[in-house]
Amino acid sequence: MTGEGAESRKPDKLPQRLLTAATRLFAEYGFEGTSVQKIVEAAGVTKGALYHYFDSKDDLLRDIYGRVLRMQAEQLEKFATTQSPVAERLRNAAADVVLTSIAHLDDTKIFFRSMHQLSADNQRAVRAARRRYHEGFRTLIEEGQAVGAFRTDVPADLFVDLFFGAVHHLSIWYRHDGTLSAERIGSHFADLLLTSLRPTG
Amino acid sequence: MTGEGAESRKPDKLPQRLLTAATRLFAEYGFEGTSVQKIVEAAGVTKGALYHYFDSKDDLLRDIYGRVLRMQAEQLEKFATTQSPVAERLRNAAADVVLTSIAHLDDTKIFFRSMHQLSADNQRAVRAARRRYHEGFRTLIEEGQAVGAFRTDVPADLFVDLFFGAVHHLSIWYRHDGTLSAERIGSHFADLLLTSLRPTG
Amino acid sequence: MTGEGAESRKPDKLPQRLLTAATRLFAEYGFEGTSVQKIVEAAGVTKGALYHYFDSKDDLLRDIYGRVLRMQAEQLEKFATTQSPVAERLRNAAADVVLTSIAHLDDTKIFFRSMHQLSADNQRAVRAARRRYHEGFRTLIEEGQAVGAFRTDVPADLFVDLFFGAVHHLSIWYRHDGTLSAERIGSHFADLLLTSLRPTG
Amino acid sequence: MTGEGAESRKPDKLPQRLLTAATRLFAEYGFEGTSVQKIVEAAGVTKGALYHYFDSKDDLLRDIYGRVLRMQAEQLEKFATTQSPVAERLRNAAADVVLTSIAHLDDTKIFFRSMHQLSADNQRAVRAARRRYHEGFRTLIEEGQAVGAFRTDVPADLFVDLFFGAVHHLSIWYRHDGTLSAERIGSHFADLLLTSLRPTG
DNA sequence: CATGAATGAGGGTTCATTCAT
DNA sequence: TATGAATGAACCCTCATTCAT
Repeated sequence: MTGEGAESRKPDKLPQRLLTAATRLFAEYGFEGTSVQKIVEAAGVTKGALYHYFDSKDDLLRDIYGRVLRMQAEQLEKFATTQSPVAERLRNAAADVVLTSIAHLDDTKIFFRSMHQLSADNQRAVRAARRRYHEGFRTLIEEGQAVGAFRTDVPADLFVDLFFGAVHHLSIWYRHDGTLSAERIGSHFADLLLTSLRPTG
Repeated sequence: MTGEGAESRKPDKLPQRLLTAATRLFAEYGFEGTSVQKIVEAAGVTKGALYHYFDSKDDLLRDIYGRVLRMQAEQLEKFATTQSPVAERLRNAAADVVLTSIAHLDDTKIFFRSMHQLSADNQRAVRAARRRYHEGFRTLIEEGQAVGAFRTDVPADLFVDLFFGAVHHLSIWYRHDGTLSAERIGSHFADLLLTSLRPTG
Repeated sequence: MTGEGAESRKPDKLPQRLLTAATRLFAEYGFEGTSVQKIVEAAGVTKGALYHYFDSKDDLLRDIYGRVLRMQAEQLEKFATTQSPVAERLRNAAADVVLTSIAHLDDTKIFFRSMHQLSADNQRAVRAARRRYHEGFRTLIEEGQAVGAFRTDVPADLFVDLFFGAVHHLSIWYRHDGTLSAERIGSHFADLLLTSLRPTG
Repeated sequence: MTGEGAESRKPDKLPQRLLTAATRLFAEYGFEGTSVQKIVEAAGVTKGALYHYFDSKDDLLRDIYGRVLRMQAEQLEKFATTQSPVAERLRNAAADVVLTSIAHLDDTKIFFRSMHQLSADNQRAVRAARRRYHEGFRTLIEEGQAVGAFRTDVPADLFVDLFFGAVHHLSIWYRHDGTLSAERIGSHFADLLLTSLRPTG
């Protein structure tokens, strides 16, 4: 419909444009540091237009979280359910998490920084989804522990927290103009995770 | 340090009490989510008193960052400059980072979540101090790589980012009433860091 | 009343449906407390439809007032112009006012509560019509005073104000599920009016 | 009350000034028709000053209702508890209600027109206070009925509703520059009430 | 006839900060 | 040293109304 060719002005429908603008601004200035006025200016409309599509500023954030959670679940599904050995599945999934997190760095930033701005209900929902997501990884690790591929003297949970801590942290230090490509970081992180999982002695 | 007169009446001097209250509230509700009114109420004084000691709300945050950075530097100094082998020094320093971060969980929370609320100048200063702190760890790792104690096929920076990402993340998932003690987590994290640093066959 | 074509599809024509919805909502939430959005939702259409038939939200209110005033005038005409003695005519008219006001309680509520929302012009017009209406009653009373049926030591106006004050107040305290029927209240109120009009010894 | 002499600027403390301004504006334009901006302009301050003393716009209204209810209760107490015969006590109380309602015509206007703007809780409280107040009058009437001074074929409640309806209505038609003095109206209304209460044949 | 996206003005409220005391 | 009244700017949100379709 848009054809991304010559006609430039309205590449997206307004709700999408508003979400895009909000995502960028929330990532840069934080949720509370971003006024609705700034968002609508970035989208080139007035406040009324935003409130025509979204119930509130919180609603925007909710939608962003929903989008991220959906994407995370889809990606995990894709990598965790192949037929490869568990170590390989985990490595691929982990590398992909890094890649995807860097590809959507603004989402990643928002995800970890703005959770507490959600309503109590939405926070619960997001936490639950997040937990399921983490459990997807933990299950892989426990599977590897069960078959003797991974060490068992460290709780699987700790590996998950360690790894996702590192992923989260990407949104703080990663620069798109840096020297390390997303692929290399993903590869290294996945490698370090697998290394640290190797059975002891 | 101030010592002027007989320090007596209150359990803490007022500036200290205000900083303590602010720290707790910033950690719980975020910087923007905490009003000056709430801080002075928590400290049992009125706004005028706060503005007598601090130039602005930002000034409070700056002081909190200053306190944290000072403590981090001191702790690192303590563990990095012993005579032990580099692996042991790194392990001890890493474990201590975890312990200290958990002991001052509110500080840790604020540190990573509120950086962007600082003025540009203060942000630069904090980032510089943080970089020096990280470089202290990187130097240890590079020292280990130089003497063949650590693998060299992964940039030292990545280990640092991975580890501090995990430490940062602690402030999100760690619960004081959880099943894992701070010591065990510190030990495990340090162990995993060292394991992943082991030279590859 | 309009008759243009075959009136069929909807139980009521749209303008009528909108007025009905507006009346109910204005009575329940007040004019300012009722958004145009709520009205069109209640009528099952969209805003464009309302603005096709009505110039503005105020226009709706004007129409409601017009409808009420027309009805009041008609009812008064009906009861005041019979051939009965003046006391009986007044009693009947008064009882009917109560009955009609209760039958259209929403109208009554709106009538007294929302006058000041009308434009200055419309307010003037409504007040004038209202004055004519009251004068109809006052004329009856003065007629009774002239023929010696009613006391003359109290200005006729005061009886009118007293009585219509009571009628107005109905919209505040009357409950359709209460113990007193509209008929009994009308009968009592008319009775009390007549009693208080009885010539003093 | 203000002294309207030389010293003009600040005859009252700010909270009182704000309440006075709000009362006048609410009476003239209604609660919803009066913006906070208008109130503070009338009081010669800024919004922040208002919110320093009042929690919300509703809080202003609550205070106004509180003031009115307190005054009503005091006045009733004063007139209902004397040693005179019940008819005289009722007459005096009724005449005073009219006088007081006219003296505080803005309060009277607001009282009846803005009840539904209060929070559910406050509404309940106001209604309860109002009911107690009405019951004070009803009790007088029932006392008169019990001793044979008043007719019994009409429920006491109806007299109360009739009378207070008329009082309420005062706020709609009474003009301070009109021909009837408040005293005469009070006297007449009280007289009509007593007349209509006289035992039948 | 009717839709619904979008406007623009204004609503109530919060809050960091100042300043006379 | 500390108070608390008051400011002023910004905030999120609502809503009557318009207009291209």
